[in-house]
Amino acid sequence: MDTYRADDAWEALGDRTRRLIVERLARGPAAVGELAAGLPVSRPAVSQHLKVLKAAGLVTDHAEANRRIYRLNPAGVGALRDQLDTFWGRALENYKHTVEEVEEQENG
Amino acid sequence: MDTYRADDAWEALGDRTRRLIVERLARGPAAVGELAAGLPVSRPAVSQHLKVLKAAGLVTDHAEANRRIYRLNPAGVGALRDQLDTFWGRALENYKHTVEEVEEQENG
DNA sequence: CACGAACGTAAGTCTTCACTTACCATGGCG
DNA sequence: CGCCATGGTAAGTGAAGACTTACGTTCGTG
Repeated sequence: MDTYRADDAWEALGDRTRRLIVERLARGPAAVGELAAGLPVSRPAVSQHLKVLKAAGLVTDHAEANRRIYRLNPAGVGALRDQLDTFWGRALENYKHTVEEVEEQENG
Repeated sequence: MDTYRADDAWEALGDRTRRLIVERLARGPAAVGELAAGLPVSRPAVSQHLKVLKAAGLVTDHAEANRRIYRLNPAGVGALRDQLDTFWGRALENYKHTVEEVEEQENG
């Protein structure tokens, strides 16, 4: 499943409409029409967004009779979370170092 | 610090160059010229990107003589992480429910 | 089999935005 | 005080992409 670039996921979530779709899918699976009904854009637009989200590994889909059900992909979201955690950790670390340096200067 | 919209942060990280800047700053503070030196774009472009990242609450800056030092803002990254965690949690929850439903169907 | 519902895709438009060059302001140094 | 380094901003350009309408396809139903 590592064929998905993390870059793709970031770019996918860079669009506001796609973030709305993801937020909706976080509350449970949904069909394309259902998603479009809650959004200010047309159904084909939602289809195109879902294509991007799927390519980024953020959602999965499966056919169900006439309809196509989309759901959030925990793996994709998790990968994003992991990458963000490294930023977070290193940022905190650097922040701590900086504070210590400042304190040393102030006390010295 | 809640004046920063989480939306801004997602949109800011939607750009590849800005992600490279963030990754660089995660390894420690840097001046504009230093950042530009490690990137395939001009220095003014980096300045504009930093402006966006700053507006999104992802970085902070302070003057140091002639130079202007930018560093990652733990608060901004943390806010993003929190939001992603809710997606993550709900996605896992839904995934678990789905698995249980499928198992019930298979066993029933 | 004909019809309607649900969906993906093609083609085209229009806005957004990332990038460039040129210019201006500020701070250290001879 | 001239000179260089550093960096923010203005203006213009080109490409990416988000959206629309139109169309083709598949599936269940009368």
